[in-house]
Amino acid sequence: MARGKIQIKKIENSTNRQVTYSKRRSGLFKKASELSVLCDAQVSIIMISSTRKLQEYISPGISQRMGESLQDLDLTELVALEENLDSSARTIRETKVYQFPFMESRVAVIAFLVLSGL
Amino acid sequence: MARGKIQIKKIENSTNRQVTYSKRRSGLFKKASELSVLCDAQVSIIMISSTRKLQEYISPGISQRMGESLQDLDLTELVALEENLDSSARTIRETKVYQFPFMESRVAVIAFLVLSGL
DNA sequence: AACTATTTATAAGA
DNA sequence: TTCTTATAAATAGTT
Repeated sequence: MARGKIQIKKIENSTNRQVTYSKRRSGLFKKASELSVLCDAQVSIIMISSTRKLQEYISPGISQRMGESLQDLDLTELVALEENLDSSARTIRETKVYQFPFMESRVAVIAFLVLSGL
Repeated sequence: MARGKIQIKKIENSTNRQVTYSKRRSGLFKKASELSVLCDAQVSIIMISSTRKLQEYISPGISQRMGESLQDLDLTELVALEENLDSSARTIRETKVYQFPFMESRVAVIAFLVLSGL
């Protein structure tokens, strides 16, 4: 049988889907790693599988601070920024919020904030 | 000359670096797109080039709400969650904050919060 | 997990 | 810079 070419649509067999997920996730992370080195770029990948397992790739250039609590300075500062926004010369250029829809009640939120002029 | 094989190290020539960045970014996003469809997964990629240009890929399954202000409900709710954390049965399983180091004073912050038990 | 027939990605060159 | 193509890399189906 021909090997290699496939249709890009959901793999219904869950075993095959999981195998493909594992192979391609590995491939994707490798590509991301190569890109970040070759092009001196910062790359962040966050993936959630159909079984709701979360995995991520963060290029070395990004300082990774794991396990910080919501009480940490970063969020506090973020809120302070929000409160002082009007009285500040700083402006928000872009604010984006993504939600993973299958997670109830904002179980997962990615808030990606790009502020300019700071 | 041989075409195809290269060393994975920073491309010093900036023109070549830019060309490779563009090609590989395109390839990475395509792979992410295929993976999300084939495996029914959610994928988010955020990249910042050496020229500090930001680009991203968000798989279709993720509801994308662009341009919301910091005053929006999501962040407010997030803060409310934080305040009520102790008196709630809800717990934080994982909280991660990434920073792109070359951006001063938290110009860019990715706050990726995975809360459980909601 | 490992093996290949194919397909796909892509580094150089035009 | 867009197009081409030689080569390397990824990977689907198989064992």
